[in-house]
Amino acid sequence: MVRTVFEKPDAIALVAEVFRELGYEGASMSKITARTKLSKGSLYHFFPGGKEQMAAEIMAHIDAWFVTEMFEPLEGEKPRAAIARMWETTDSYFRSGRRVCLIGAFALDETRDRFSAAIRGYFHRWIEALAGALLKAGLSGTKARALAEEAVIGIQGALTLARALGDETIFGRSLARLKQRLETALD
Amino acid sequence: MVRTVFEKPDAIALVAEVFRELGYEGASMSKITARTKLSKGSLYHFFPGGKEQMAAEIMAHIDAWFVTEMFEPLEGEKPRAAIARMWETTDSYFRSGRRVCLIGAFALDETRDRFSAAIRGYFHRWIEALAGALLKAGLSGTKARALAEEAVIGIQGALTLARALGDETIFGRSLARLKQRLETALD
DNA sequence: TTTTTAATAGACCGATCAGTTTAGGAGGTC
DNA sequence: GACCTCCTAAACTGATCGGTCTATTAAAAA
Repeated sequence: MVRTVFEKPDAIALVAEVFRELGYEGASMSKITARTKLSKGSLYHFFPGGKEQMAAEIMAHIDAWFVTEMFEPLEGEKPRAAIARMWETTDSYFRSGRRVCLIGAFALDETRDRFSAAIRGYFHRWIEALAGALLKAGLSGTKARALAEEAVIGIQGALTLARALGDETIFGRSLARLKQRLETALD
Repeated sequence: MVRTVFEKPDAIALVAEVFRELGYEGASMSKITARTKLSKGSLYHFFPGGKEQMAAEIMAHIDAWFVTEMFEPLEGEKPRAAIARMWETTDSYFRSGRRVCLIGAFALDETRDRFSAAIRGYFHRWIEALAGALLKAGLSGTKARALAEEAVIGIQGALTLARALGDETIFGRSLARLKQRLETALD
């Protein structure tokens, strides 16, 4: 019998993409097994708490990635460099608009109520970290916060529109515009 | 036997709210009957094509409403008045950020693939109508289009963030900012 | 009053749902 | 080789899924 052995981090990454594409409710266990090639037994072995545990761990994993790759740099001692890098990280992570934000998608239906703290925490920290970097880079508190909020809103909106219209260039244009907006404000 | 009689438009409106709150996949027929008080028999009487027909008719209904209340005025002879009214209409329709955009939510998972033309059509027309109004109000074609796209992206992003953070004021702030942005560009 | 029409109720159907369970496979340790 | 551990496979379970269908109700039409 030929079989592939997965480790849990592999499982997390694979299942994450299924949730991202199908949403929480649309991602039945059958669809998850079919798309990941992990069996039901394996999935429950790694995630004894079931589907909800999968989603929670995936979100924690995504959050941790953002903390390392984006939030902590923004909270660090080189705000301008971190802000510049944020755009690259954002473009890369969302595959230039071809990949939706799983946490944002979970926010839109009642899935939000299962994971409200995680969802809120992720977006709150993103805005706070960016606002903090803008503040350190020289903007007033009010201006920093408004721009941070505008940037994260623009990113989420661009992901939705890019997907709705089947046009990835929308995401690229929006990132460039938002980046320019922040740079102009910092000059 | 006491029973309530609904007409189809009532059914459309009620079912729409279930889809809006639960998404397409999360809105099982049982949940729809429980939340609308329409029986399964009634639902299939009005929508013999089943769940997919419901969603399609709901989307068509929403689109028709936007055409009447927003897109056609934007396409009409008083662009500035129509743009000003668009903000009020948007705030009102989305209940100041308390109500998600059903069509936007459907765009984020594979529900999009069932209704791609309707989803694309709705956002495309919104952007085109707004860009046309901005053009007629005096902006260059390039500027008009970029601002229209920015506005619709900002609205969708603000809806997502307001819901994710459980903070409706985000939506109000974003509308005010976008409105100001367009007015500044028109001066 | 009787008939027709539109809407409602809810039992029923086969398929699928999330989760449970048992058996087995493969590598590592002793 | 025997035992242990981790992972995999897939049958099974009761509940729920979307859809079908029959009977009923109430209002409108004849």
